[in-house]
Amino acid sequence: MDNKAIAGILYETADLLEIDGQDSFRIRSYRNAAEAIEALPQQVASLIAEPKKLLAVPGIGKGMLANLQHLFEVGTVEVHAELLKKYRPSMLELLKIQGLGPKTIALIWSAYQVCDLDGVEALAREGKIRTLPRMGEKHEQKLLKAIEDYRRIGGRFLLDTAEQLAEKLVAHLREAPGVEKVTPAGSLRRGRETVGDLDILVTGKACADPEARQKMVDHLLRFPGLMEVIGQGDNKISFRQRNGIQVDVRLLPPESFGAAMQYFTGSKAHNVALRQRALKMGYTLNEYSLADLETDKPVAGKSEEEIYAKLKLDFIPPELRENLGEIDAADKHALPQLIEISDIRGDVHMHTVETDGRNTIEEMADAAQARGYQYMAITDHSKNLAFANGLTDERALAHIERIKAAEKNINEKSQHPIRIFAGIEVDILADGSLDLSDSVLEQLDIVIASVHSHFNQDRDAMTERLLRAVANPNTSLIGHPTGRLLLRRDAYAFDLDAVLKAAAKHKVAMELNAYPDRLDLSDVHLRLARQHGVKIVINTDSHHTSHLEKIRYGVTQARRAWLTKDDVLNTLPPQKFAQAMRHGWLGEPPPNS
DNA sequence: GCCGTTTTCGGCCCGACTGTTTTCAGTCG
Repeated sequence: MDNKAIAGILYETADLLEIDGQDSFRIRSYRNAAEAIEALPQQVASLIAEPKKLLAVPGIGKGMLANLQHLFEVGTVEVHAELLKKYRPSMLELLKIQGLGPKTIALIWSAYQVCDLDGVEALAREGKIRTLPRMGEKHEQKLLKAIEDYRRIGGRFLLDTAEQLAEKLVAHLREAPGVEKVTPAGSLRRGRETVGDLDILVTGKACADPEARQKMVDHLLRFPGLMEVIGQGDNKISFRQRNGIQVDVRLLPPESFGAAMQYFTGSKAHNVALRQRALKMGYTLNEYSLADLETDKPVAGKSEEEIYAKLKLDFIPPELRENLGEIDAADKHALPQLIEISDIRGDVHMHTVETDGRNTIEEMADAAQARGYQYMAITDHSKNLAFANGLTDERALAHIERIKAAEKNINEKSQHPIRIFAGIEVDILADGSLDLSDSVLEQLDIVIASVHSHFNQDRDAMTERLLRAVANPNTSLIGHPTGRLLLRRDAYAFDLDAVLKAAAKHKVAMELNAYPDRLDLSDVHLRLARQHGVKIVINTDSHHTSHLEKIRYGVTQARRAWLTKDDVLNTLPPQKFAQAMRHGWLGEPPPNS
């Protein structure tokens, strides 16, 4: 049982406790423990024999440890199992319906013993919800609408989808009269791999007087793609876009803009911890200001910087605000110097028309030069990927020559020479061998080994397969190591810890595939890789020149994992990078070569 | 259920919006 599965059970337990009407602090502790386990680089399974290490994790105490031990001995968490006897698992799905919370679900259950989506929908259609206490016709209509929305949309969106919408909306709002500052907040600003909804903050004259405000709101509501307004108050307008994303626009006085940015950027856990610190220091923190606890007088609020400074903390970049030690580090001036997009000197995973890419070597090189890269690599597929027209040994050799010729041509004409490495994305076959001959692989500058088939192997077989690929002396890095596709396909089952150990030993790097539906390795896995001393290469896996810019999503995930420039190999100058790809990242040839 | 510069009990972050209420409960973020 992996950490994600364990966290899932604890989240469910919290939801069920809530429906059961139990103490809210007990409920929160289950959620806190779930969050802590989700973010834990080590597997709980591997720590279960060492209770002290588990107890050292903030959010896990004696009770939670007992729960975990019971889970590994018996296979269940006791409270969870008991609550599931009392209630029904389908209630958990009902919680995902907008506006339907634990109290209402419990109310419907006690009145009708109904607790599934279809049943609740039927009750609403029959007009039986409005007869319940505190319910009414409007509640009933909203409920029907929310069920319909849920069935149609399902929830979260890829980071790039959310970001593109946010950019358009920010530009649109900037055109409104009386608007001075507009910025996205929320999980988008923290760079989470998927985003549930958008939080956009606005300040300026338009937020102060009612007439200006109305004009601004009128302008906002003309935003293209806006489908329906969900709620509208003095400080907040919520609406839904046609693609299903919910947007909350908040109107703020300028003196509160920083406090609001801090507050609405979150995460919730970071904010809770920050507020506790504020209280200890004699302040109270909310979305309007940091204020003196006694006098209620604001001491900071215009900018985030002044709030963190007043709390005697170094500024914490949004990507780190997950309450995973960043407050402590900021207190001790020990925050890492996070990698920046400008540190990236080359992108070394891209495809061309030779296999399943859309552009030529020359076009990809042009695009890479336009980004100011010092190097790049062409890494087309190998023959196992037949539908992508993957390369055979012979074609791969010819392709190497073409890449070298293209490099020469381009650099003769160009004022900004670019090193074009000849690479390959070679399939890791089911048995762990690579899809091309050693004699061909040896001639390449970069060998990315990736799994593209037999995703359903059992865990041991998949682990062996990857270990064998890592041990292959030609392998430079493992491409999209877990194989997940966000919102579509889970990672294949394997022992990442063992693979990382082997990668550290063989000095094989791991890819951080920056393509927004992969982001593989994830932030949590990147932290684990770093602990193992494994180096990372951030790549786009571009199949078109327009994909190269997606590198920034990878950099964002790297930042979320606390990575610095030194953890990422494609921040190195070309020569050192090339050595790292052929001989491991110390740049020294292995003793036997 | 967790946690400790208020340490083994007694706290635990805070405000906006909505609908059905006339003073507030539920939900959300």
